[in-house]
Amino acid sequence: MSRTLSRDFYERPVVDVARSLIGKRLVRNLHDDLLAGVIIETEAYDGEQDRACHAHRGKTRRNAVMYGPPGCAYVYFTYGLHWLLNCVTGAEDYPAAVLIRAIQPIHGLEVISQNRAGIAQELWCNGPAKLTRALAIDGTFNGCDLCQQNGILQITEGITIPDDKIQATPRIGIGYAGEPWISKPWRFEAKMQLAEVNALIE
DNA sequence: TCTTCGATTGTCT
DNA sequence: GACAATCGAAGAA
Repeated sequence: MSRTLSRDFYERPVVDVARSLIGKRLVRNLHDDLLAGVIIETEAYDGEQDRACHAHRGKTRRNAVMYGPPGCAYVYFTYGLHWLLNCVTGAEDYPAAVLIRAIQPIHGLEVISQNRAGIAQELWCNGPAKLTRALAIDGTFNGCDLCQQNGILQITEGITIPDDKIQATPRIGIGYAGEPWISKPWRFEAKMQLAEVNALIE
């Protein structure tokens, strides 16, 4: 298996981390099964001044993990039924995180298909709450360390996606935040056909 | 304690 | 394209 990303990777400005997470592998150790996918879409949320960030009103019990060390998972519950996965970035005590919005499943497809029963394969993990369902990630992962080799959840080196294939656009679903936050191009997406992504995966 | 609403998804029209 | 589902966090009272 490829190398687990070190804490240094996450201890950088959140927008840089969000961009460089594209192409990395999200790996989930589930009992005897290994589930994995290549990250193809992320969003950055940057500190208390960012009105779209959960930390914009200061530290609360919900967002406390964002104030912790980088390289940890921030998992929260929303809309009464969805879990969303983020990774904490930047220095400790600075609340910033990257939302993982979509992955391309590459390993453990049988288990993933069970978790996403009755749904077409291309729709298994193409949304932030879809991939948590597919990889069986819930609130018990909040605060877990993503830098642990063989941990239950980690992010490892993946494939190299050419710069010109990574598109930056405004973030989704944050209309309440107002400008300039709505227009910040802090959503990153690999603009490639899935076949091209698959071709890069050994 | 009460009210509002969300970093979404799936279904129905 | 519109909207219900569903519940806990956060803010107001």
